[in-house]
Amino acid sequence: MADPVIFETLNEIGIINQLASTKFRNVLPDGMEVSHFSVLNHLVRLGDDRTLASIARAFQVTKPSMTNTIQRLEARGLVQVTPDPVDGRAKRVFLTQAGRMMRDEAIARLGPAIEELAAEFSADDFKAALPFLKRLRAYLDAERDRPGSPNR
Amino acid sequence: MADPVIFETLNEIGIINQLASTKFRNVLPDGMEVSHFSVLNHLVRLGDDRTLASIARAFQVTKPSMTNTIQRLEARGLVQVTPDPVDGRAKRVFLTQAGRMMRDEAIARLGPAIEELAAEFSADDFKAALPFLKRLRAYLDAERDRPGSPNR
DNA sequence: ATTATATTGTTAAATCTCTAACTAGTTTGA
DNA sequence: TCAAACTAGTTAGAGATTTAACAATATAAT
Repeated sequence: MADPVIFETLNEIGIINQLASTKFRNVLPDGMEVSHFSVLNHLVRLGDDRTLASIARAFQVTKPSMTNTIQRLEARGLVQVTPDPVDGRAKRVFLTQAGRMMRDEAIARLGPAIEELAAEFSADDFKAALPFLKRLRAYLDAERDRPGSPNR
Repeated sequence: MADPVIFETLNEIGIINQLASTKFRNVLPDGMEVSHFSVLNHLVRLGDDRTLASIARAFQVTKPSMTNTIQRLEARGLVQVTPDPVDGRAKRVFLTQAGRMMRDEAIARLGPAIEELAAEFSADDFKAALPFLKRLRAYLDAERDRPGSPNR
C-alpha cells in the first residue's frame, strides 16, 4: 500500500491552490486572473524585455498557455510585445506604464487578505514550510523532463 | 510591504499542484482526470450513496463543477445516479463495479510514481509538512464562507 | 396555511490549461 | 555548405473550473 501521506499532502496542496486562487481572483482588479498578475509581478521584479518562452519556463506552464496570457495582457495594454531584433523567431515582452500601475494596484488590493493571513500565521510558519515545498517542486520539475515531455 | 514569504509559498504550492496534476493525469487510465479519480477514491473510502452537493463540499468545488464530473463518470459507467427517495431535489451517487475496478487500476498505475517520490522523500518529510498545510487549508476554507460566497 | 428563505442540481458563458500539430527561424554537425 | 535537429510562437480542440442565473423542492417563520 502506497503511502497515504503523499496523497494526503498533494490533496491538501490541490485544495489550498484552489481556494487561494479563487480568493485571490475575487480581490484582483476587474477580470484580472492570478496568472496575469503573476506575469506582471514577475516582469516588475526581475525586469521586463523577456521572451514569451522564458516566461513560460519560469512559471512552468506550456507555451500555448503563456501565449494566451500574454495576448490578454497585451489586449489590455498592460504589456507591449515587439519582435526580437536578434532572434527572428522570438518576441520581447515589455511592461507598459499601465501594466506597472495595474500591478501596484493589484498588490494594494491584495494587502488586506495578506494581512489577515499574516495575523493568523507567522512568517516563520511559512518559512518553515518553504524548504520542503521547494524541494518537492524541484523534484517534480526535474521529473517532468523525462518521458514524452511535450510542448514546453 | 507584505510578506513575500506568503506569495512565495502560495506560488510554490501553485506550481506543485500544476506539475503533480499533469504528471498524475499522464499516468491515469485513458482520459481520466485527477478530479474523476479523486471522486471515485472518495466514494470507495468513505462509502457511496452520497449526494452530489455533499461530494462537491468535500472537495470544495462548486456544484456545477461536480455536476460535470459526475456526468462524465456516469457516462463512462463508473458511477450510477438515482433520485433521492426522501429529498425530491437531491440525487444519490453510487459506485458501479466498473467504478471500483477503475479506481483500483488507477491506484495500481499510480504506484510507480509514488514509489519514486517515496524514494526521494521520506514519509516523515510529508508528515512534517502536513500540519501546516492542513491549518492553511482550514483557514482558507473558513475564510471562504464570508463575503459574497456564491454557488456552493 | 402561506410566504419567505435556503438548498439541490443544471445550463450557459467565460477563461484557463493541456495536448497535438504546424510554421518559421536557428544551431549543429557531418 | 546543407540537412537534421532544436527552439519560438501560434492555432485548434477538448476538458476543467468559475460566476451568474434558474427551476424544483424543502424548511422556517409568521
